[in-house]
Amino acid sequence: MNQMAQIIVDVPTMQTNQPYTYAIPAQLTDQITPGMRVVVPFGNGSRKVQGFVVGLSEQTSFTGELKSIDSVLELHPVLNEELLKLAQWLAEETFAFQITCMYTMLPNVMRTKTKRFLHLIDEVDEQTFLELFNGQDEILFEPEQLNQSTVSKLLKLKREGKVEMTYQVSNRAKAKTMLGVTPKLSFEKYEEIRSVLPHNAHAQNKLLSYLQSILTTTVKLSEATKQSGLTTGTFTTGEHKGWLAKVPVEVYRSPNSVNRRETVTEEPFKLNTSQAAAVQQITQAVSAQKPTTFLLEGVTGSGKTEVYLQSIAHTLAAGKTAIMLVPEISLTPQMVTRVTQRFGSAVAVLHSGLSNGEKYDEWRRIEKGEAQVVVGARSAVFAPLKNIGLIIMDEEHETSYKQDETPRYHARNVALWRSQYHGAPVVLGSATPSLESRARAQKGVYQQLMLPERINHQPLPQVTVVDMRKELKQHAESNFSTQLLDALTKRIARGEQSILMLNRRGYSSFIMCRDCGFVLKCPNCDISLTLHMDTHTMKCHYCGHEEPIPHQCPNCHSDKIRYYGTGTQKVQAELEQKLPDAKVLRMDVDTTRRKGMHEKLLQQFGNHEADILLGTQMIAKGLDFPNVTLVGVLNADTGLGLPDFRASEHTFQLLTQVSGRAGRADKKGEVIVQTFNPDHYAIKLAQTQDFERFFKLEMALRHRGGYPPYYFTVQVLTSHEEEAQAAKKMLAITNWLKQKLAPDSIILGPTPQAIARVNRRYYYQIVIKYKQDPNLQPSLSEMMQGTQKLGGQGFQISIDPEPQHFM
DNA sequence: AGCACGCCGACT
DNA sequence: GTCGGCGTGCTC
Repeated sequence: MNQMAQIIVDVPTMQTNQPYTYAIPAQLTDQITPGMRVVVPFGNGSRKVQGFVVGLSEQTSFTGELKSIDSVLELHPVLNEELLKLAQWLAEETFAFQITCMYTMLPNVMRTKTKRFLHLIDEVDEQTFLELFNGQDEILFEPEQLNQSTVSKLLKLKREGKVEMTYQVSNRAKAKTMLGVTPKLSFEKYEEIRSVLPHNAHAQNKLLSYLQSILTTTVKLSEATKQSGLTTGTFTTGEHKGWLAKVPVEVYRSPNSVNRRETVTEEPFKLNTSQAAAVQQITQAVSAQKPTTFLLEGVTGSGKTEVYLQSIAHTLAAGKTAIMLVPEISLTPQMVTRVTQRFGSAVAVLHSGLSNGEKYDEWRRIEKGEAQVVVGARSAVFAPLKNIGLIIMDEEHETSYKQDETPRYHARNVALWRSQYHGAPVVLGSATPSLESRARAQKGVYQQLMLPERINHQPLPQVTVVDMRKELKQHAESNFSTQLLDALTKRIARGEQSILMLNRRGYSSFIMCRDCGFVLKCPNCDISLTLHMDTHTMKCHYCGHEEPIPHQCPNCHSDKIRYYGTGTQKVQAELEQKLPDAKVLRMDVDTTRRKGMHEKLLQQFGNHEADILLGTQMIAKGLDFPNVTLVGVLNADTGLGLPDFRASEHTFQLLTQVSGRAGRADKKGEVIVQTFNPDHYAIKLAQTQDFERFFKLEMALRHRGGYPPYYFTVQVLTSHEEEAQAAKKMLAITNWLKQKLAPDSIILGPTPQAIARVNRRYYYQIVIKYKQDPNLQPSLSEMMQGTQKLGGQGFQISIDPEPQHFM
C-alpha cells in the first residue's frame, strides 16, 4: 500500500525544483495517482499550494516529519505517464523548472492562485476591529491592495496570535454546465400518472410521453424543449410534481461547434505521382510504427496540405491519432475549415483566439479521446492524445515554433521526442526548410520527400527585382518604384488585386531632429520610440512605454523634428496620394491588435472590398486569394543589414513565401521585389525559388563562420540594474564555464545585448558554440543552481538553448 | 513565492 | 530598552 506521494509543488525556484514527499491521508489512499493535481501545505506557515503528483511510494529517505496532502483537485490525472516524462525531459533540456513545464503543457485554467484569508480568533478593541476588519471576523488578505500601515498592523496581530491565516486554492478548471432534465420515475409509474390526469392537461400529457421516451438519460433543457415542443414552464411543473429532476450537465464551450461538421463533406483530392509517393512512404511508417522523421520539401502550391490530410486519414483508419502543427499565423478559418470538412468532429483546434474556458474544453475533448486529430500552433504539440500515430509540422522553418519565454522549447524537438515515445513518424513540411533540418536530411538522419511540381502545372510567378539605388537617382524619395506603380495601376484597371509587403525586420519609424540629430528614446530601454499615428503617441515596443509626439526637439528646441523610417502608415499615406482611386487595406500589428481583426481584414480583402492589401510579414503566410495577381515587396533587404547570421535565411524564406501568393489560380502572377541589394544571393536565388542552390551557398558560409548547423549553440544571459554588475557577473560565469567545457567548445563574449538596456535593466550575454560536449548540460545546471542565491542581489540569469537570434 | 528568524537603526 | 526595517535561508 502506497502511503506517500512525491509531489512537484507550484513554487518556481531552483531550490524547490524537486519532488517533495507527502503522506497520503487514509480517505484519499485509493484516489491519488501520478499526474493528479493536489493541494498541499508548504513551507513554514504551511500555506497551501498546488502540486502535481509525480510518484507514489511506501517509503522515503526524508527524515523529517511529513505533511499530508490537503485535497485533490480532480478525480482523474491531468498528466498521463507520457506527459510526466516529457515534462521532466523538457525541464532538463530547457533549464526550466519542472512546474513551469507542467503548466506549459496544460490549459491556463489549471494554473491557480492561492487566496489568503485572515480570521479573527481573539478579542481586539473595537477601533481596530472596525478599522482593519471592517466589522467582519474574516477578510481577504491581499497586501498589494492594502496600504502599508494596514498590512503591518495585520501582521502584528498575526504574530500576537490574535489572527489566524488560512489559505484557499481555488480551482478555475471548471466545466461549464447547463440545466438538464432527467426523468425520476419508471415507464409504468408515468403511465399510472397519465391515467389520473385531467383530460384537458394536454401539455402535461405530452411531457409524460416525452419523459418516457428519454428514460434514464439526461437531456439539456434547451434541447428538451425543442424536442418535445413544450415550454420550460411545463418542465418546471413536472419538477414540482416530482416527475423529473433538473440537474446541471457538463457542456463544451466549443466556439466552432456550430460550424463543426458532424459529417465529412470534403472528398480527398486525387494525388499526383510525387504526392502519392510521399503519402505512401509516410503511411508505411505509420503502419510499421517507425519513428522516422520525414522532411517534405515542396514549392508553394505543390500540394503539401493534401499529403498531410491523406496521411492523417490513413492514421485515423489505423485507429491512431494525429497532431498537425501549423504556425499561429496560418491558423486561419480557411485552413481550419479545410481540416474539419475532411475529418468532421474528430478534429480539435487549439489556437490563441480561444478563451481560457474554450481552450480547456477543447483540451478535455482531446483528453477524453473524443477528438483524434489536433490542429494547432506551437503548444498543441503537448496535446494529451493517446496512441499517437503521426505528427505533422507544417512550415517547419517558422521561428514561432520556438517559444521565446521559459521554457524555451522548440516544438520540433518536442515532436521528435513524442515520435520516439509513440513509435510515430514526424513529417516536417516546408518549401524552404530550416538549414538545420535540410542538413539532417542530407546526412540521412531525416528522410527527404520531394514534391517538385506545382499541383496545376502553373509556372512559378515571374519575379522582377528592382534596383532601388537607381530608382532613387531618377526621382525624389519614394517607397514606390515606377515599375511597381505601373503594375499596381494596371491591376486596378483590370479589377485584379495586389498585395504589398513591407519588411519590418530591423526597421522602425523613429523620430529625429534635423538640426541636432537628437533621437527620442525610451526612458527605460536603450531603444528609440516608434511613432504611432493612430493613437498619436510614441511607443516603446519593448516595455510598452508611451508618450506624446514632441513638436519641438527636447534637446535643442528646434521645431525641425521629423519622422524617419518607413512604417505601413506612412506607405499607406503615400499610396493614397499616388493612387487616389485605389482602396487600400492596411494590416499590421496596430490594425490587428483587437481580437478577430486579422480574420476580418482578410475576409474583406477576399470579398474584394479593397484593391490593395498592405501589410508586414504576417501577410506572407499561407493566404490564398485567387484574384491576387501582383505581389510587391517594398523593401526586401532591411533584414539583411542585421548582425544576425540567419538574416539571409530569413530573407530567402520570406521572399519565397510571399512570391507564392501571386497567381495561384488561373491568372498569371507577377512579383516585384524592390531592394538596395539586387545582387545579394538570398534575393537572386529567391527570384527563381532555387532552395537547393541557396542551401549549398548558405551552408558553405555557415561552415566558414562556424555557425549552426555546424555547431549547436546556447545563449547565457545575465542582467542587473547596474551595467557594471551585469558585465562583471557575466565575465565571472564565462571564466568558470571555460574550465568546465570541452576544449573544442567555443565561448563568444561576454558582450552587451544589441539592446543593452530593457526595462531599466542591463543585459550581457555569452554564446557557447559546441559540437559535442557532455559537460555542457551538467555545467549549465550547476551554474543555475549556484547563481540562484544571487537572485536576491538583483541578478537575473537565463539560458536559451538554440536561440533564434543572438545579437 | 512567502514565511520566519535574526541582526541593526530610530523611536517612546 | 522595543519596534520594525529587510537580508538570509528553508520549504516534504
